[in-house]
Amino acid sequence: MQEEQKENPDLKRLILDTTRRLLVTRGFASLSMRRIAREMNYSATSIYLHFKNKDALFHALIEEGMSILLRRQRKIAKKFSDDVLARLRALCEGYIAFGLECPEYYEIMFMLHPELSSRFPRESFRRARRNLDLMKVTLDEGVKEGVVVIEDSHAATNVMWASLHGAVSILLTERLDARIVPQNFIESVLDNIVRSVTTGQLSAA
Amino acid sequence: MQEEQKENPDLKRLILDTTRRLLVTRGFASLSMRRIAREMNYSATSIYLHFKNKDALFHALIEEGMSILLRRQRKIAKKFSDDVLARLRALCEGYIAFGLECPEYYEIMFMLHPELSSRFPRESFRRARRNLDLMKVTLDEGVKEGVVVIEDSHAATNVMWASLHGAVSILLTERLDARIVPQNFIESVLDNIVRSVTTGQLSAA
Amino acid sequence: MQEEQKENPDLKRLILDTTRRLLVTRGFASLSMRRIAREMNYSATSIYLHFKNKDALFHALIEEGMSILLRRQRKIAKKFSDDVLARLRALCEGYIAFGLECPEYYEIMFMLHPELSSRFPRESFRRARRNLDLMKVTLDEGVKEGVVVIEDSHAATNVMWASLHGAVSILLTERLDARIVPQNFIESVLDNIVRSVTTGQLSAA
Amino acid sequence: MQEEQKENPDLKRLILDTTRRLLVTRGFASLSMRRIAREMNYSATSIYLHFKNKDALFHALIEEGMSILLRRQRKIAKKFSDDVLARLRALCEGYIAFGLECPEYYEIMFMLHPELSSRFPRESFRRARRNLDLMKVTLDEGVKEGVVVIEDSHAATNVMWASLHGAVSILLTERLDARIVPQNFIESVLDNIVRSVTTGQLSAA
DNA sequence: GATGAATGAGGATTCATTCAT
DNA sequence: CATGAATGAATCCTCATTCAT
Repeated sequence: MQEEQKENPDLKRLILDTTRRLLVTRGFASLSMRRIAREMNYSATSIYLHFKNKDALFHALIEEGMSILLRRQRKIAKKFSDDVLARLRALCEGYIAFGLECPEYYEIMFMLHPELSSRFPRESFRRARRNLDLMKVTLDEGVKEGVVVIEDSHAATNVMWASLHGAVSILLTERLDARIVPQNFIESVLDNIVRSVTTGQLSAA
Repeated sequence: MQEEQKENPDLKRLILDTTRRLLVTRGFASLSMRRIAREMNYSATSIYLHFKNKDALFHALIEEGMSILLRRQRKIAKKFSDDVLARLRALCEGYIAFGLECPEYYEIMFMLHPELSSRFPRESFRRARRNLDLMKVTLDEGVKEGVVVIEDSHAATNVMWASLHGAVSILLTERLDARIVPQNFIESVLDNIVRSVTTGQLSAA
Repeated sequence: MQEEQKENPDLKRLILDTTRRLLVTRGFASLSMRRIAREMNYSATSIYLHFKNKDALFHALIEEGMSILLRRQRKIAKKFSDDVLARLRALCEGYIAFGLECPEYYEIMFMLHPELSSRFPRESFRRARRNLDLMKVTLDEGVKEGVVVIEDSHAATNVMWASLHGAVSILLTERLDARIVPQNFIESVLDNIVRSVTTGQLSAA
Repeated sequence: MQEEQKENPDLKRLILDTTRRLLVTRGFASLSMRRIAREMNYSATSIYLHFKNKDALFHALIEEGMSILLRRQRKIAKKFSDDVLARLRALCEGYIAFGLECPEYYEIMFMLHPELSSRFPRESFRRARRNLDLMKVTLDEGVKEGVVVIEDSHAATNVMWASLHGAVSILLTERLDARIVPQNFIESVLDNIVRSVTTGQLSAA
């Protein structure tokens, strides 16, 4: 006579964390329910007590990642609420930082093959856009204040995102030229972004 | 005078082409030796006559992709040998075009998880850098001619690459905002890149 | 005065009913304790409070089916107590009706593989014979009255049963020729049975 | 460059025979690919070299059973080509004999739950009707010769089939009253059938 | 040069069941 | 009375690979 109620939240947490860890160490491709279970010293069956199937587990992870990123970015936006350009840079920096600090989230949130990600509720991915909205709003504010010179804030946001996502991807897939210091690379990317929206460079785009 | 390659080159070609086709149609995840063989109307064992194992097959494909991209880019560089800025833009455009026209190559060349790509000879990936060198050389020329204003051409090349790779990745994983026209997005990215190296914007990076 | 049955009879009832429903909608093969529980909005463990195991649950269902069939047939026999031939036909008709109206009971009572049914107490199945006894008694009465002409009522009953069971089985497994109207088929079978015992046809068997 | 060709026919035969054996001893429900493999001392994978999946294996078995029955019945029909009534009885006898001698075939051909059998090509089951056609043709001949008195040979055939199928089912599921000698039971059923079509009993059906 | 035979390991998932609470 | 936690064994099926021919 029971409605479904939350079971042992510790195990659920353990499953999610173990999955995240394996995502980093072994990669998405070689991740299996059995392996997660083995890593936890639990039976594979136990996972199904908390997640309907593999997709549901991944979806939960994606949801979680989306929330974390959004929370982080909102915090940053608030912190720099009175300085548009500082906020813009901080948001970009925060995006990259999230990718590097939480590669497992980043991978399933932004790097999954569409054939895979299409199995997850569109809703989750719509939430991803809210991060970009934080940037767009900032750009719009900047335009109003006169410190940002762009034509189309929507387009500009996506161009910015391309830079950010490219940087994170190159770093996560370990394809950055060994002679380049990652931190310098990141800063160059950030500088590039900020300047591109302050110098009127994109205005004719 | 090479001895090691006495096998039927037609079948080898067929294997590579079939694999590429399957990569596009079915995706990386569901690609298997059996499936390749079935698709070719050959026995699975036949593949092993030409490739030691699955990794070797993939490595051959990566090698091939690297060569194709390099050939394309060299052709472009030659075509615009007398106009530095046009060449730079064309190279960037060519990079994106390659990614969109040959997603199967691009994916295994640049988007594979490091756990996977680590199984392939580093040599292959070093070759990837030769593409970037074409850009770097162009930047250097531009600096000499005075039409490009940057501080460190090596760093600038990688920042450019971040933009390009980000754009291709977003498009291939189908994550571009539906309200944005892909072609416009690409052109914005290209504009952004060219201007960032011509306006002295990166000079203080 | 029975001690062994102190459990919530409502839940027990719910379990049995849910099981029957699932038998009809999903079929025997895909019936599981978990599924029953899910369908009831109860935990799977709850079933074990009322039934030792899956076999016990099934056995209870078989028992129940046997009782229902017997009750139905007794009612029919009583209704036609004064007309032997009408009673015979009504009993046969009732048997088929039971099979078609309660396929879930019929299936586990009469169509289970012996490897499965052997796990259930023989006692249950002996009870099945009491239905046939109703028919046999009717035949015997008919013989005494002179309206039925057979040699061995015991044998004749089983021959009749073969027809009835065959008809029900063909209908339940949906193997009747599509060009035949089920109701006509049933009536033909009933006619055939009644005549075979009234025309002396079986007398030399 | 090979079209699909028949592989090791011995193993294929072994798989089919082992499956049949297990069907008899363990029943349809508890039959699994693993068990078949174990029983053969082969790996489960080997089965998939010869059958696409479990359904395909069963379908092959059904096809085989249909062929065998049809061949048997045609042989019988030929043997008694000049005596209609003898042929009719022999066909009925042959049907029952097939069921008892090849219970594994009979089970999957005629006793499977429709939910299961619906997964197999309708074509197979259409062939089942050809057996009945042999009987119908015989009835028609009998009518022409004046030795058979029925109204609708199509309907009569199905009524006959109900008797036959019922008898086989009762015997195979081991539900025949222990006090009845199976052979007598069978003969009673056969007698009943033959007489029902010779005495004009069904004429008003 | 190409294939058929064969397999062990592993994939996701479902099952009946136990046990402490 | 009822449940959540947990599991070992089983389900079908796919995989990369080897080896004798």
